[in-house]
Amino acid sequence: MQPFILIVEDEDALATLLEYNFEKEGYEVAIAMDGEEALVLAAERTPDLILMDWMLPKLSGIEACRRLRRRKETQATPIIMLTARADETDKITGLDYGADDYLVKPFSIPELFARTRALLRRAKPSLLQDIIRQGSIEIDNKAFRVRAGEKEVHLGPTEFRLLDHFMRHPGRVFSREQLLDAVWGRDVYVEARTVDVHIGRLRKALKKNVEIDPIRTVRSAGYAFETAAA
Amino acid sequence: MQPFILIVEDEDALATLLEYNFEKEGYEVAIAMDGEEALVLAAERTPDLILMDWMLPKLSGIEACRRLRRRKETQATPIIMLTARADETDKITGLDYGADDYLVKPFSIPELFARTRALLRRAKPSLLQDIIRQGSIEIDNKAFRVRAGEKEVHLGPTEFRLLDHFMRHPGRVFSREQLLDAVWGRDVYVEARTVDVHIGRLRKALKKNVEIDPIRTVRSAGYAFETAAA
DNA sequence: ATAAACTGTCGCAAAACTGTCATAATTATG
DNA sequence: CATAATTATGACAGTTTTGCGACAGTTTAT
Repeated sequence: MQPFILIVEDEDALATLLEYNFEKEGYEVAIAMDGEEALVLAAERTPDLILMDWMLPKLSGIEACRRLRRRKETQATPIIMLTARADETDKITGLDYGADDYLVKPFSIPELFARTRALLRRAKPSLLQDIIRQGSIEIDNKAFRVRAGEKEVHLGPTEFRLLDHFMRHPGRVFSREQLLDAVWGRDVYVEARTVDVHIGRLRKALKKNVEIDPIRTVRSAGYAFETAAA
Repeated sequence: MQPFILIVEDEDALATLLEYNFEKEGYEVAIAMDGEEALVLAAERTPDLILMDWMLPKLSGIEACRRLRRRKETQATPIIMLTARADETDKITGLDYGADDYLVKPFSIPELFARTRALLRRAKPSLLQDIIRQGSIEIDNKAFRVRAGEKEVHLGPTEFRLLDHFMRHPGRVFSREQLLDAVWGRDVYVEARTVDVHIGRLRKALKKNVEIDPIRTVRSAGYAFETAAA
């Protein structure tokens, strides 16, 4: 899955520029125009990283930052602050508002990427990892390949994304609805039972190579991916 | 194989920026935060080129440079010095500390790349080789020739650039849009499906000599170049 | 100027993939 | 053990995506 970044920026031009660049780089992006909206969006879906302007209408970046830190979900979420003037940086570096890094405008996009990657690497290495291994199964996001045991497994796009999602969150149980959200995407109307079918297809494709079924059915709850540790 | 670059820089922001850019350019990168660490890392794996800050904690860049020159493995390794102020350059150019080139901060990334390439071309031309081989296919950028198996293959300019791009990033899947960006060039308005046609032409041209099709179609994602490693 | 080579688009056919349903199989529960 | 609930799976029709021949407009070579 692609890293999900929340951009909090009231200046329209900059917000659009950032959105464009991050999407091009393969991130998923949401934009909030002020601090309040940021809190709402962050609550809807926990971002993997937050990019926040220091000066914001309604709720300043500092305050938004504080509140995000109070919530359990966003307690450890990396936050990069954007400040307009260099003399503000003292305040950020000096007082700890909970930001993990900051950039002074104007900044270069590559540098922003570099910092973003650095923070994500620290906080969520799996998001940047292209190859994930669990037991005898290996999924490569860069090359879009899956290996199980020795041979290569061919998966359709949906099964691929499904397996990818599972392998990034091993052990965790997902309801059909959660899987639809994560794998099919939000706002897609698809029958919940359809998940069963794709789980079945994924199992069948994997079974050709590996004897053990890595997907555990959790009755009346959903499915989970388990490494051999049964 | 990709050139391996050792970056010795104590300023975090700059180190990250450099790492990001070099990795993106296809280099392998290691980072040392001070002179001592640099010596250790260079001993572990001999770099193809070293990028070193002039001012460093523990062991200055000059001293680190000297010691590297004393070792057999790194005796001829190109070193680029980074200096903060212009007036330091006299010392570097005047006295010979063994650096091969230097750059005054702030410098532009493209210029750094240019110098890097220049030094690598001199020291290790094979790393910048214009001839790339993958399996039974060989592409020569300098001479604009392609061989597959025994015979030579004639490709149109677009197919040539396409194959070149693929062979520089074997295994990786590129979307049609990415290919348009990389092969046709940015801001060129061309239908995405046109990529299919050229992929087809490239395949046909290669098929005349090699039975195996090195280009893999990844449904709903794009195409990738694969060596015979099935 | 003419021929040859190359490009980008279209459109149709083939292939791959999807979602849904009906039915079988499995698992809880009293 | 019978019944209800839940999940597995084969079949299938509909959709999406890709392969590729055809073609007209451009560029390049002679």
